[in-house]
Amino acid sequence: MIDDICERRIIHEDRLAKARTLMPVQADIEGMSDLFKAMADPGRVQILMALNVQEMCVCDLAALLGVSESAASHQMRILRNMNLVRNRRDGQVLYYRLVDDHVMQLIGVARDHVSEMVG
Amino acid sequence: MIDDICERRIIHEDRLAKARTLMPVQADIEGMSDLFKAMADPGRVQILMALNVQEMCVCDLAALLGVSESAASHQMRILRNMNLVRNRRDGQVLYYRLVDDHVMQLIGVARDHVSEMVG
DNA sequence: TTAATATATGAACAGATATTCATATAAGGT
DNA sequence: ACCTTATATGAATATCTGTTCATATATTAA
Repeated sequence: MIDDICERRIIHEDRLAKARTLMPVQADIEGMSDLFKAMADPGRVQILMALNVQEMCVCDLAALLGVSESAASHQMRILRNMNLVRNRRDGQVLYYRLVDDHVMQLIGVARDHVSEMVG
Repeated sequence: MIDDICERRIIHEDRLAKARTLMPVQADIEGMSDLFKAMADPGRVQILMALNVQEMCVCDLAALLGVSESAASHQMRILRNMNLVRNRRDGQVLYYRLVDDHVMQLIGVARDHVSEMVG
């Protein structure tokens, strides 16, 4: 007999069921993790914090991070794709800004968490 | 002459200076991005949301995600290392729970952001 | 003490991610 | 028109991440 499939052991079926009913759909879960992924890089966190102060162009941001403008532009695309930033054009220059307050809320909570962990 | 170093072009030095003075130290920036990194996976988001409802063991969590217990255990280590979860032992079983409310604050904001992007 | 259960962990491999380099586009100046 | 500046983008490569598999540890039961 090869075809008896190994059933997964479940210790607490009640808890599993409860967790499942309260879980959002897979698309939302992935949207959320994609959002965190967009912020899961020190350079991008720095960019977002800088943009919270004032709008900035790719060139400035590249200088701030000490990376090439191409690299900075790639980062901005990730942030744009996740709807964290938008830009406006003024002549040749694209000024980036935060889309809304969610980003800073996330950064605020993250900052609290990190500072509490230090002590 | 090979050693003339290409100076980086800076369009707005004032903005750059302002962004720099308000920027936290590198260690904090990395702590924050590490925190987001810990949440930058659909499985781990699911785990955290499940743990918000009730404490659960690795075995339950593996079943919830549909992955091996080894994989789930690896995920739990990442969450533990980032101080997002803790466990208590009851016999052979390790029950995991959220450390504090930061995690759910982050997930709440992320959820808002994602749902607003859909419309 | 031997066996079984629950979880942890290290190594290895596959897939994802970030940077670099080359090139493309878009606007402004000459 | 032509050149320059600012940014975007595709391909390639190096690095990082997640899973699997094998093994180790911890607790309980026999």
